[in-house]
Amino acid sequence: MATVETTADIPQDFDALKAAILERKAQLPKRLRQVAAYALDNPDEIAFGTAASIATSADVQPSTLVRFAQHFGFEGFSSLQLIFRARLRERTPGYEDRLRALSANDHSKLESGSIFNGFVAAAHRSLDNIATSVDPDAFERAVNILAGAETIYLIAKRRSYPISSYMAYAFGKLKVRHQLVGTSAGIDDDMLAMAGKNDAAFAVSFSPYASESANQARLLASRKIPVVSLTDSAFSPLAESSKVWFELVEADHAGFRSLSASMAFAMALTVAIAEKRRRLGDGG
Amino acid sequence: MATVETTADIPQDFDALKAAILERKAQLPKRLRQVAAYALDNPDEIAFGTAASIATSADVQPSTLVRFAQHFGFEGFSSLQLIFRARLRERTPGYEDRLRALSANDHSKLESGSIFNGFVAAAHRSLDNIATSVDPDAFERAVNILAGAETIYLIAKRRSYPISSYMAYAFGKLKVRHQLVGTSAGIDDDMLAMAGKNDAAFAVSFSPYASESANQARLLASRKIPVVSLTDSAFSPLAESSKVWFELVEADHAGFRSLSASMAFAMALTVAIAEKRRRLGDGG
DNA sequence: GTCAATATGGAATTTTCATTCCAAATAGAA
DNA sequence: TTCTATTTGGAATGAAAATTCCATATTGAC
Repeated sequence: MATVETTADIPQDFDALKAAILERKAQLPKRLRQVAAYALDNPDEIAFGTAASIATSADVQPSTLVRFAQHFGFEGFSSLQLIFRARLRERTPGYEDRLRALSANDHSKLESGSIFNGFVAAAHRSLDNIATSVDPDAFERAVNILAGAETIYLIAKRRSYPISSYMAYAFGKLKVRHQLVGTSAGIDDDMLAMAGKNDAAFAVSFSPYASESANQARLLASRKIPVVSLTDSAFSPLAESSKVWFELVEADHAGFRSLSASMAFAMALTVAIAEKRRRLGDGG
Repeated sequence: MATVETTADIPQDFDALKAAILERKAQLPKRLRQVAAYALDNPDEIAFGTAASIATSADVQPSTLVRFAQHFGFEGFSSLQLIFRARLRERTPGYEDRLRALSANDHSKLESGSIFNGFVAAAHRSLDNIATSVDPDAFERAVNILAGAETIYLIAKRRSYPISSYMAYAFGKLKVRHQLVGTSAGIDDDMLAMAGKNDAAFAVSFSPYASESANQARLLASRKIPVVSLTDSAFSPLAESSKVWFELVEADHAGFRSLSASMAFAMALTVAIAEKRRRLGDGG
């Protein structure tokens, strides 16, 4: 072996190992770097798997795993694996606990930390909320409408734009024809003018409502193009133009709302649509 | 064998196993009861130990462990062990169940509904995950760096673009000067060329990494402009260019990931930055 | 391009481990 | 007590897994 590692050099816990890997990753040869990346990205797999199964999953040879372990001073793969197992045993304390552990006089840290905590808690609440408020039948109807469309028009402005833009990204990956409306105000209406009878639209709008979105939805509805919408209020101007609409209220922290629950909803809708299309056999 | 167990009788998860053990504990012979007590008291040992090591620790013979497993319908000790391992894999099991119980709706009946449930559960898991993986200290450093910047450059492509675009929206509302980089490839570099010593950048990139984002971050770092980044792997090319970086792995449902946890993180960071600025008195 | 050094794949080997088996012990019934 | 059924300990077995080894491939220096 080229490098002689003394006992002190061998990482004794996961954090030390991670640090060592990150420090030396640049100098590692190809396959070993591959293992390094896999190990840090899938620590649970390393903890539970066998050398053979991990090797397959990481697309290397079992012997490479042994070499990797030896590179970091371990006797073999098994001793390295112990580190990954120990990590699961000592359950890492949550953010809450670590926050409490901070020195009480460090006010700034506590403040940023509590903001972080607040948003995570709000997101949990939002998720609990949509689980109860979204009606499965309505969801199924929405999926049917959109899965049956030739092109799905995604309408969103401002605060809701990130949702549609993510759906657009996902639809692209899933090879579902779509058109994102809301990028630059000028060409929106031209795009919508092309929408035909076999198309459908999904509109998202949260208070304060962008009036263009409501107008565009109305326009489509008047042309018998079905609209599915996501809003934060039954009084949203979108609701009246929609065949199916969902009310989804994000919980707030200190008056600010994240889009956590909306994102989960959007992804569920997106994947459900793609799945339905695949079943219907007209995937594109 | 005295008792014939049908497939349905074999506990499929830890809770079922625990219930079965408690129910039959009284009727078990001495050594098997000993194993039962040990198993419930030291589930982690069962998960990771070998039959020999566990046997020694529980003061029985290895064969007794096999008999114990067979008593509960498993083929052998190994299959029983899988239950104990599964328990550690799913950090917080039961989100799916909780959702079902919480919800008056029965989402599980319909195909689309189960997709919906899956994404909500995955989002919950993701949130639990960031709560443990984000270090308050690093968060505070990130807030300080970005709050101190004149202009915050937001770098993101593809899957991570919705996050930055939402941050841009929120920064706009909060009157924090910022520049969203990633809209159209052409003008990106021109915008970044204007970044100066007093600015900072926040970059988001998830696997598969957009190489432009990494290059842009590298470019900024080389000009001594501090970069804070959010990635899903310590191996992200962004990490090496960053003063502070966060690793945030979104849980997946059926291979698809939503951005729920990332959104909560992004909003927390955004609001924390604005709040810090307000305190420093140079809010905009 | 040539050579040396390093890295890699894959088969061969060795070690470790779960399981099986059988003899001995124990508990329970008559 | 005596007989039987059940439980237990511990060695033997066979399967599975980690590790080693060697031939081949790749990289880097000159």
